[in-house]
Amino acid sequence: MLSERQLFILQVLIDDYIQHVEPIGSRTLSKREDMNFSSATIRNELADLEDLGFLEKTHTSSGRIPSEKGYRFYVDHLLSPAALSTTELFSIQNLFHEKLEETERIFDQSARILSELTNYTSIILGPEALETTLKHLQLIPLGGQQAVAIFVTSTGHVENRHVMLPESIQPKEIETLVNILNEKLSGVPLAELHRKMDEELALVFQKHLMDHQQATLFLADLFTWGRKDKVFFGGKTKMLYQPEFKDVEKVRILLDALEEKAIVERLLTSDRDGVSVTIGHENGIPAIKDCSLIKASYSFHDKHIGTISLIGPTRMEYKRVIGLLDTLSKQLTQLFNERY
Amino acid sequence: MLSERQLFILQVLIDDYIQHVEPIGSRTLSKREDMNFSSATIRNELADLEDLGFLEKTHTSSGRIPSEKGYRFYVDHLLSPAALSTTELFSIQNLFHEKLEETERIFDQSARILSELTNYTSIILGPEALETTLKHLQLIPLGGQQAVAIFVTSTGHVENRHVMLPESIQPKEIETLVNILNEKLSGVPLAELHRKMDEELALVFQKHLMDHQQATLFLADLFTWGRKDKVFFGGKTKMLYQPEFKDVEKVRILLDALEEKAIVERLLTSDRDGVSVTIGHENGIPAIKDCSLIKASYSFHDKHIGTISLIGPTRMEYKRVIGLLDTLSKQLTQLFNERY
DNA sequence: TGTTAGCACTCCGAAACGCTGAGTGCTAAA
DNA sequence: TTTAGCACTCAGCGTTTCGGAGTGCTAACA
Repeated sequence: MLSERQLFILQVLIDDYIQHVEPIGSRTLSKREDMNFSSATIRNELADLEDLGFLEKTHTSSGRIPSEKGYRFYVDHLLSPAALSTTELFSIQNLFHEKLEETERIFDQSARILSELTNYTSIILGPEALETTLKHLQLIPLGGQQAVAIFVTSTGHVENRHVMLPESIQPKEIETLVNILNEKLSGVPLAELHRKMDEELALVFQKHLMDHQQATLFLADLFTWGRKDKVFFGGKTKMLYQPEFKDVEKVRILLDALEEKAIVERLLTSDRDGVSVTIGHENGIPAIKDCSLIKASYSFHDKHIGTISLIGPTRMEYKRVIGLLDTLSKQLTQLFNERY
Repeated sequence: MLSERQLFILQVLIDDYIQHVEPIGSRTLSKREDMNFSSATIRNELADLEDLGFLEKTHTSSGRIPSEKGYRFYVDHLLSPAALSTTELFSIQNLFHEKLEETERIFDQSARILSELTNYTSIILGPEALETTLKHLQLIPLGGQQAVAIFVTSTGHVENRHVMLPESIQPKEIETLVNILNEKLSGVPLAELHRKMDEELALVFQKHLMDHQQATLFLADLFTWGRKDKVFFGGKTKMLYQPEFKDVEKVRILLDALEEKAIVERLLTSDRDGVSVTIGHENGIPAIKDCSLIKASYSFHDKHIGTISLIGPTRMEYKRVIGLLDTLSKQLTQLFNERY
């Protein structure tokens, strides 16, 4: 049977390891505020816990890490599941209310197929990201800090989203806020809401709102919505199989860059006909300097409305890939013009 | 202006580099059948091509690799796009015919949200993979090698799929084939079609068909359909952000394992209530030995019909994650029981 | 009897070193 | 113009060295 102290040490050690992912020694533990024993004492306890199989050393003179048995014990006895945060709850509930449109499905699938066939990562820019603008915005308080944001778009689409208001904001201020937003942001493409916010509205808010910092944070969150769903990726993990990405760091940098809507738009926006190839530095974005990008746009009524693309190392299999993009983009064009 | 020989060398070098991703020296090139010059001559040409900016060295005494300018030239002048293969064409055309059902959408989204909230990879086993069985199969030749395969499932669902017949097969044989398949496979769960094929039918075909090898290959392809879409992943790349996966090789092994339907089913099938945790070796699958798996099942009429799960390093944030899975699985259960 | 201080010992990991082999540039001969 | 020969370069790999973090053990202390 484990003593109180052993339980405590085990718990602290596992918690710590889960966070920092590094072996923990007796000295580190003894330095904690709530640890009133010397490192030597702790050392003894650690040795005991190791004998019991709850801890391991990575080598003779390293600190301890939890063993599988340790985790097992932790999960079974030391754990009180954390309650869900309100954001988490909201996300889950929203799941079932969102609708995915037929066109979105096609892009999603296209992205998958494209990367499946080529073994490169594919990026597709859906049409709305370029076209649809915000028409009207409303914010309906639900009591407490909760509220619903309602977005009406130029296409008549209505979307709503649960949000958390910043603590410090006054009802009066919410009104001001929404007014400013509507005035400044109606007509702005959804995709640009976020940027616009950052660049142009920060100053305005400083004038009109008490706690503009909190408000800015809140709005940044609010407009992550604009980013939603109009960019479709396929095969993000394909890059791992390219030898030039054997360094995880590189993959991360690239993936992080692709998460940035601004970068993706800059990369993919194109008004050229047919397939175009961008090699290495030509794209002008440092994080993607050793990648090539091959893209083709699809059109509606002879106007380019979106782009499909593949991204891979500069030494791409250009041969295979170009034909594929060409075909797919033509199919998409055809689809749009038949359907609408 | 580049000489014929220079063009040739450039082309060969880039093609080679695209394939093997290693600097290429004069000697390697001179060894090719179609290269009738000594390494010294080639060395001179390479030096010239480098002066012109088409090639680079990674260090003073390395072989050459293409520069960005080299790729540019290659793409613009040396490239004849390869024609699409028939498979590729089919995949693209099928894109627009497949329907994604509402439930599938929910799982797909759930997987995304789950991994977004936790920063771990999520795996969701949709209900059909476990439940639905094959009722009837038909194969309709379209002329040439093309055909449509029609699957009728126990739930009355009908799906069709373009396939390519093996070259050597006779019309008569197709009939035999379909008969055997229907006899042996009706009542078999969709997810097991593939396995069943491999294990039990290979012998039968050897007896009845001329070219059973080709036929087996063809069927393997045909039944990749059974695997389709019933497993949903979210955040496959999240693992890259965990320090224990800083070695790309590890990530690959894990991801490859998760592509194996058999493994995923073995991992996720569970008849326990509530959230269960599997730590490290407990799961019994070598490729996943340093991962923990947290799963919860959802039910329909008090019967478990599917599983949602998260996979991450053994030092997972169990605390946060358990509550989440619990909530989401309950929501799914509720959804199913309300809806059907 | 439980706790603590001190000390010799262990071993990882980073930095420094040396060697090998593939590949180059240059020169001179064919 | 092409080729052979030779001295030179340097990445990559294995080896060595060394400091530091952490241990186990012993002996003194409360």
